[in-house]
Amino acid sequence: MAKEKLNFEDEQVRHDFRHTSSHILAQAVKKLWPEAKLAIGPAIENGFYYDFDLDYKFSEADFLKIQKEMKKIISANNKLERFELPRTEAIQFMADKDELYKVELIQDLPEDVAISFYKQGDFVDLCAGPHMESTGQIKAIKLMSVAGAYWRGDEKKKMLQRIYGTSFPSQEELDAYVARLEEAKLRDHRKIGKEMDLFAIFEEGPGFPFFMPKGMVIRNELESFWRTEHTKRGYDEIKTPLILSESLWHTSGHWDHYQNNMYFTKIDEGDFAIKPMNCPGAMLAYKRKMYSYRDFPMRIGELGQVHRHELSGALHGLMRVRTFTQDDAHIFMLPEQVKEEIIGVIDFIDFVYNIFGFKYHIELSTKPEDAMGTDEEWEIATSALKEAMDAKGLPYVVNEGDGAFYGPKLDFHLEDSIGRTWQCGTIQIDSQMPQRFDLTYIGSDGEKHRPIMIHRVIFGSIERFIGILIEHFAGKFPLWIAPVQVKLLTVTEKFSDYAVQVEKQLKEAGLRVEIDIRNEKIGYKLREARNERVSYICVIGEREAESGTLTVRSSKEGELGEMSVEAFTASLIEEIKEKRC
RNA sequence: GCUGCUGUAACUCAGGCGGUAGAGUACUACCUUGGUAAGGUAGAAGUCAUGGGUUCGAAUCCCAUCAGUAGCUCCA
Repeated sequence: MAKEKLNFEDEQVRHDFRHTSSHILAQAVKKLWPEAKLAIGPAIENGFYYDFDLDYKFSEADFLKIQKEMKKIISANNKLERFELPRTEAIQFMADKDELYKVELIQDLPEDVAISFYKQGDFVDLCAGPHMESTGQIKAIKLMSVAGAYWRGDEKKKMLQRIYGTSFPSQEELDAYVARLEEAKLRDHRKIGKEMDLFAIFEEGPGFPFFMPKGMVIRNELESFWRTEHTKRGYDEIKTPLILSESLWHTSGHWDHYQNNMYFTKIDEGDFAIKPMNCPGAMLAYKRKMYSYRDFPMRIGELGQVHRHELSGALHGLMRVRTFTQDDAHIFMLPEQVKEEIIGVIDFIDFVYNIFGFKYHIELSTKPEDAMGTDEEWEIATSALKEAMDAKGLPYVVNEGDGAFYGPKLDFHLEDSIGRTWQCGTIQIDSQMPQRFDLTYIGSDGEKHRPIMIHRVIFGSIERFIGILIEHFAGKFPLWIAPVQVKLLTVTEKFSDYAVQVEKQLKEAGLRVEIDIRNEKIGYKLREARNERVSYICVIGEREAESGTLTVRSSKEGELGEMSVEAFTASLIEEIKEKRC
């Protein structure tokens, strides 16, 4: 039989390949630790894993041993043979092997499904398949890490040990993948954030990031951009307090649905809470006066700092923190305005993400178990989101039961350096807060009516968005948000006067400039400036001082040669204005 | 929060099956005036995360706590 080359680009092929790899891992582990109980072992995005229940704790030191065993299985080149058993026999078969997790899995399979097994050598696993033809097709395999994972993803169930691995049709492809991972680690926003001195998180404040001067530049640029774009789109801005009476949170429903994530405090004898969301404050702001239907749609923005008690193990640099600023807005409207408003926000988010060249995907999250409101209210809100998406013709995935407790949402997800996605933008229809706070407006009929409210963010959280920006650009930011846009380096101290004069000129043009006139060699200063990821490095020596020029090097394009200070300034101002990436 | 791993100078890390610490970078001083990724010499700098325990003696072994980290769970 002629050997066909694997088309590893094909998702199904990749899936089968990794799935078979996971069976090889399971077989190897059973060989070395026969008492290990098998749970599940699927293929995932960049590899596979298998969950085991075993008293012995795996460590990465065991990987060599396991991999050796896996290579033996691969060399044996066993065929993967499929067979089916009737339900009772299937259960008995696994019960005889003392594989209780498998028994549970079979019991939960629907009645009408064939129960299939795959056999390779002396190893048999419950599996729907499909698989590769034989173990020998897996040419390169590597175990990556070991971690705990709950049985069936339920934190109330037992924690198993999960071994992650990856595999490829050739060693070269595996090596390239590992190299890419190493490369991606260099873009980690926690590493770059420290190197560029953008932000810091101290032991005294787990999950509470400090922004340093250079990080504040990025933050302030984003906020100023945010304000400009919101003003253009008819938004007003408010600011509501961080601490409000506990009674407010009873009214809003947060007391019943969000208490575990909130921080509380006392003022005099009164009980207060630190806001985890901005909506209740915005409700109070709305209620301060009467509105006419003519006031709608009314768009009220707020850069609101919230505090949420996230589990310690969930914290992650700027991506997952315990205090963050939401670039929030609440839009109050009439029923007939809903679709247009949602589309307006979708377009707004798309506009902002495109400026940075971000790829994103959208998820629609529906009613969760712990929800307020009736099924009918949820249905209306959910279909409004769907309609808007369909009108735009945008693809989305449905995330059943993942909505906020007060309404369904469209989430916009961005990718980090290693391909994990983070929810950033979100559009949520909230039919609960307007009811609970008894919001009204006077309609054309002169009667009171309930407004519809959507709650939305564009960046999501400024902190998380900055984290994504850092990883996306690996610290080489678009000029308009770059903390240091220009750094002037003198060849010797003789040219300090000229450098200071250029610095003044550039500053007057509104550029963020640093100057390095230290008594150091140019190579040394240059290396330092490059490590700082300065956008433009200008060398100043005899040539430049005499002709009134700069020799420019761009962090993205390399050497640009010599140019006049005026031409350099003009080109930078243009680049900033266009928000070029 | 759960499971595993980690915590040594400002940073990156070495050391460690017990005898109170080391490198490079950064910092300070001096020498060097050098054209596109590290010039030289010297100096200062650490309650080895914190609290207990074992021991004549703990950075090293044990326990707890705190923090970080990879996943899980949960979420912007």
